[in-house]
Formats: sequence, C-alpha cells, structure tokens
Amino acid sequence: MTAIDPPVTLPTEAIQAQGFEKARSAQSTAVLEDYAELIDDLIAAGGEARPTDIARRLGVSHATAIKNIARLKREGLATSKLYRGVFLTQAGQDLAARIRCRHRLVVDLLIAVGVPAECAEQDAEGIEHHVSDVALAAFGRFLAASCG
Amino acid sequence: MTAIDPPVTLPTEAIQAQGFEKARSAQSTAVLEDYAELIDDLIAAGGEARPTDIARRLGVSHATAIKNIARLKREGLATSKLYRGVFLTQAGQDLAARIRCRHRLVVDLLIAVGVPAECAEQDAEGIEHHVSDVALAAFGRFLAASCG
DNA sequence: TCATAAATGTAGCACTGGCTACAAATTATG
DNA sequence: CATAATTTGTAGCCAGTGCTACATTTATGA
Repeated sequence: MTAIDPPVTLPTEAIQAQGFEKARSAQSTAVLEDYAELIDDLIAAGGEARPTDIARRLGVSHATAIKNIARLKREGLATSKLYRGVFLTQAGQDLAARIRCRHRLVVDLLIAVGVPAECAEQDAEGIEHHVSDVALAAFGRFLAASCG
Repeated sequence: MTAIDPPVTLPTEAIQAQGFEKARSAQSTAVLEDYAELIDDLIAAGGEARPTDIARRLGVSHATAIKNIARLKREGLATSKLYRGVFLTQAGQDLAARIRCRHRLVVDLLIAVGVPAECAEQDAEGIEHHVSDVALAAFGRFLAASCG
C-alpha cells in the first residue's frame, strides 16, 4: 500500500473552516430529517407512526425517541396529542419529501459506482445529510447520463 | 417536479436500526478524525500544530479546540505538554493516514461524477466519516476504471 | 370487570461539543 | 527590562442526544 502524503500547502483557514462549519450544521439537523422521513414512511406504510415503532426503527430507547419528537414539535414539523400517534405538519411533510429525494439519489449514486445495494442503503443514512444541493444536482446528471 | 412516493413496504426494523446506529457511531468519532487529520496536516505544513491554529481552521473557539484535544489525549491519539504544541501518537498518525486516504477518495469520486471541485472538498468534510470500507473500495475501483 | 401487559410519558443522569469570561504563561516590542 | 499582545489553559454555562428508572395511560384477555 502506497503512503499518502499530507498536502504541503493547506487551504486558507476561512475556506477550511467553512467546510467544517457546514458539516456541523448539517449534523444538527440530521436528527430532525431522519425522524421526519421515518414518520412519513410509517404513516404511508401503516397509517400511523407510534413512538415505540419509531424508536425501534432508529435503534434507540423510546424515551430518546419521545424527546426528539418533542423537538420536532418545537420546530413546527410535527404534532401529537397525549398517548396518540405522531403526525407531520405541512413543513414536516415537505422536509420528509426533500430528504427522501436526497436519500434515493445518494443510494442510486452509490449503487451506480459499484457499492453493493445493502451497503449503499446503510451508508446513505449517514451520508445523505451532508450532500449539498450542488452535489445532489451533479448526482442527478450523472445518473441520467449513465443509465438513461 | 415529480413527487416521490414513500416505500409501501419498509425494511425490517433490525436492518434499518443498524444503519442509523452506524451513522451515530461514525458521528461520535468524526471529531477525533477531523482533529487527527488536521494536526497531521499542520505539522507536515509548518512543523507544529498549535491549538489556536487548529481552532481557526476548524472554525471553533480555542477553548473548544483545547477541550477536544484533551479528548484526543484521553483516547491515546495525541500528546502535548503545557504551552507546547500538539503531537500525534503512532495511533493518531495511523488514524490520520486512514482519514486522509478516505478524504482523497471521496473528493475524487465526487469530482468524477461531476461535482465542482470546491464543493466536493467541502461536502467531503461531512461525508467522509460515513463511508464504509466496502463503499470506499468500490470508490477506488470506480476511479481506477473511469480514469485509468 | 378487573388484572396484567404494552405503550406512552416524565425525571434525572452522563457525555459531547459548542460558547464566553477569566487567569496564567509565553512571546513580542518599545 | 518592563510592558503589551498573543497564546494557552481553566471554569462554568447551555443545548443536543443518548440512557435507565419510574409513573401513567391505554389495550388486552382471563
């Protein structure tokens, strides 16, 4: 294996900091995005999104799920009443739609460059929150060109 | 714009939870990885890595940088003495090398599918921590095939 | 119906990673 | 050399996201 040398010259501090800042900012909304998309999926698949199901699908405790659902409500993305299921507001549904689109494109691109499907699906879960609109557009063009 | 329907059937809870779990786990090490790579770069470029420079390049306060450097030391990835620069242990250097390799591959792949270079560089900062070894290998094969 | 199970919600804790403000040390400068 | 500026470090705060443990409500079934 060939060693990879560090760059002799670094990017400017401002440019580099901008990249890290974007990554941190993306991370802070990643949870909201995951929940919105999952709730939308659950409602579409079974008519309801219950905290326990959400928790199981995310692999967290139900208490954690409820706490994050509360944040969704604070941000105006979801609604719920005591001991009832969770629903998305219009803003929440819009967000879910954007995220789903993003998710599909990322998965398709990964598969197009040779990543096994199951792996693509799992990696996309972490990657999708960090793909900018510019990159996303490029993904779309690449896929259109490569597979019609 | 065509609407994208949610999937009628969802993946099993276990599989889906696994993807989210991987993303969370990747995130928890992302900070360590960023610091290790940056420290390595700074030392290579200028012979030393000072907390203030690290902070500026990451776009955080120096206090935050110092706190995270402390975590690097706790995890055995870096060393430093009072009022001296930061250095990487062998483990830290190994980590930095892996991350750099990963970073390069991600940037190259993004560029290969049509993402503008500056955008690729910034998006990679968030994406790189979520690319599995399997996907990384696929990236390498794709790049080798597409541009020799 | 009433007891039990399941689901939902609440409270409190830990860790991470931001921040500002202040203190100490080092470096630069007049 | 003494003072000022920079750098480094510390302390304390907040928000986010996990967790367990306990309380409450709803659903199930004997």
